[in-house]
Amino acid sequence: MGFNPEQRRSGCPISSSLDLLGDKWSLLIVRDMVFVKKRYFKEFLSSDEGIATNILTNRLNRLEAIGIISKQPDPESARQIVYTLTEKGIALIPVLVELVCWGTIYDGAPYADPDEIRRIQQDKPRFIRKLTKGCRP
Amino acid sequence: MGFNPEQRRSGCPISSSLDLLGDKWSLLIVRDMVFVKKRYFKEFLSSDEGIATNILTNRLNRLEAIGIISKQPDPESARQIVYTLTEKGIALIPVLVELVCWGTIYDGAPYADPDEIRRIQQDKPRFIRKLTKGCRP
DNA sequence: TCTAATCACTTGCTTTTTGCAAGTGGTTGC
DNA sequence: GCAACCACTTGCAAAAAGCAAGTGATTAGA
Repeated sequence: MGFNPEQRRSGCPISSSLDLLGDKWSLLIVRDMVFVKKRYFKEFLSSDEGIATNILTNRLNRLEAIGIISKQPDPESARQIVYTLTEKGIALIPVLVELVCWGTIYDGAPYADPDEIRRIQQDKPRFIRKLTKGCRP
Repeated sequence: MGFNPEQRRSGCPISSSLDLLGDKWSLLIVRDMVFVKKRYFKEFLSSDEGIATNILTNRLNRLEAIGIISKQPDPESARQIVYTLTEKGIALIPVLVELVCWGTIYDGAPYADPDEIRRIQQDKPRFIRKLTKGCRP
């Protein structure tokens, strides 16, 4: 499908992580699954950032290939496919939380309240546990 | 210089962060500054991943434009330029630490020891404080 | 002082990735 | 039975990345 998840630029764990997630879209899909509970192709399409259908298809396949999400036919509707996070995907929640904090406090992103972020920072592990629970069946 | 740091795809802090850092190179430069104390152009060039000179120039300018690093002539040698992290850049350490943990445990990156990572996870704030101190004068 | 090496970039060119619009084939509600 | 909906595909243009070679300023050594 045009991507090889085995290729690493180096053995550094940060570099390896960025080989998989270092683009503008992959983590947004994980974000939508964690914070907005999105599970369907068209739900991801409807996010504010406006991902194109070909890029979304590519990223969903890629994320599945590297074991971050899983892809199953919806038992309730034959024309839909359900995407869910694997444990490897759920384990990205701490990364997302740190990006939320940094983006809000140091980059002035408008959709989150700096005061609430500072409250989250008082007990990050609790916040992460809460989000993690919400991602499991 | 060909990039506009003001453009946001949305107000979401994760999306805003990825607008600035969502590529395969920017965070590697920050990593080199935090973990390997690199400060010069040629030091960044020598990293295992092999960044090209034009991309490195572009990313250094970009990181400076968005306030993550600062760029000064080296007082000791007129032909060198010293790059240092700003507070906004130092604040990315928690993001890097989470990427190290995820990359090592869930993606099997070879250069870090999973047991040591699990020890770091016992007291992440302490590890982050230690790294942060090492980045300040 | 001349020269060669080193520094941080630039430039030119090719390849890859992204973005956008339109189209496809299977499924379903009416 | 047919129009709408679903998850993609395809084609093409634009942007970004990758590579090799070159640039001008600085400097250490003969």
